[in-house]
Amino acid sequence: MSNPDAATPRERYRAQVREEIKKHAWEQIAAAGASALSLNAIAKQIGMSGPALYRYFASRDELITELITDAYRSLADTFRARAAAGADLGDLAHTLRAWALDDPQRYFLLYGTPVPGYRAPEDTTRTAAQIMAVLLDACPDEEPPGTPPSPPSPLQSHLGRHRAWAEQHPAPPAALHRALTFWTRLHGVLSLELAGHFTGMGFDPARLYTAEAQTITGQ
Amino acid sequence: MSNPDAATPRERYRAQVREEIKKHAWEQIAAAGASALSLNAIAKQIGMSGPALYRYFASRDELITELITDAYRSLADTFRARAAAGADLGDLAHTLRAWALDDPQRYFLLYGTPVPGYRAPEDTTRTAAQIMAVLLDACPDEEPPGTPPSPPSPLQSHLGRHRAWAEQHPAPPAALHRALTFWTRLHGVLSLELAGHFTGMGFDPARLYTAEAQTITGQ
DNA sequence: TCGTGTTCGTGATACCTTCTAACCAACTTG
DNA sequence: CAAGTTGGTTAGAAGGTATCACGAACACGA
Repeated sequence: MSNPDAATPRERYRAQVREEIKKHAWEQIAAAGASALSLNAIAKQIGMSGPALYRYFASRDELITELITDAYRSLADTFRARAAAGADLGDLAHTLRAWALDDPQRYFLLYGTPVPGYRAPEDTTRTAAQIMAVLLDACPDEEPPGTPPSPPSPLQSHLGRHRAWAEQHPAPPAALHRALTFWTRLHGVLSLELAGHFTGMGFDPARLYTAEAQTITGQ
Repeated sequence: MSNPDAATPRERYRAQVREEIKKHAWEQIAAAGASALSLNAIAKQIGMSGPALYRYFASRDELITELITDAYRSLADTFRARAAAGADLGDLAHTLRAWALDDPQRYFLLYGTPVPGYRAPEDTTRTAAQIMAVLLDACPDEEPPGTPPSPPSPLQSHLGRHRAWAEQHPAPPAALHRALTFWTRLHGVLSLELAGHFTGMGFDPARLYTAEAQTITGQ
């Protein structure tokens, strides 16, 4: 995030303009998706003419990259805030859906079709890891009641041996499995819903979502 | 699909050129995604100059729409072929992953971030319904052994009452639920894997995928 | 076989886009 | 106050979609 109260007034002005550019960029993205983002149109809306924007963002890709990192931070912050308020996995599932429905194109910017040439900077991967850490923190230590005490599945022992993504976290293999499943199952329902694949099918996607969430939280 | 052996040689030639256009379009899409598809570049590759392509496709959107319907048909055909060969849900899960890995951008064209203004033609929604019908056919009549005979969940009774998408199919609510879960859970793992969200995490996405598939087939 | 009309391909053009280059004004700083 | 940095402009290159007008090739009925 650009520091709004920086030392020199020059930097303050610069941060302010950058923030206004990003504001209009988000409006365009929310309206027509990231692929329809036009630097020219943003410049016109602000009142500048075309190439002036390149004083603030080196390229269209750099602007989009910054929007992506901001979106990641937004999701991580809301997750952390909810977790700090004592949210469990079920609450976080609801939080995720609300965050996605609040701006579907922002969700697609993070978890939708990747831009072929795009390479995620180290910053965003670290934020993504923080999101997973919040999930791992929220995973209960014991299995849900009603689950027979079973030996770790082949997948869980695999996850226990290949846990580069949770190196900093002491979560047991079952928690790794549960956090991954939380992510993939909810993303499965959510992305298909946001993409409109359920429209016309008749049922309520929210019910399917909560049902999937319950398979993770253990009813 | 354009009919290659049509009546007049004029139509044969036309169908042939359309097919060649689509061939190069798929190459571009596989290389850099649908957003990077350029009619100009295709024309140059074929040896025609620019606007000539508009004799065969009214717009870039129309070309992409036809590619989407072709991709849907390809997936439906491979599903039907495997189902006719006696495939069960687990086999279909493996079929889906192979089809997606064969051309990730083709998968994203169907199930990735939607183009905001795009409206799916009736043709593709019907093909999508056929895919679901194959899944419903493959759903076993009885629950997997080990599942206690339970009353239908709230979601299942909801699906039983709102089944516009399976109007033609006599599947019970449990099968509707299972087919939807098949779709959403596998798409969840697959789309995140194809988008590269698992790279650097250390584990093998194929194991997570098969584990999720087993939660649907009942081990 | 000879018009005749449809179809196909072309170049020119309009209007977008991202992005670079050159130039000028304003501000910051020594 | 002089000098250097920064922000903004216009012009232009390169590439994209898409339309138009025109000429050539083809198909077909008389």
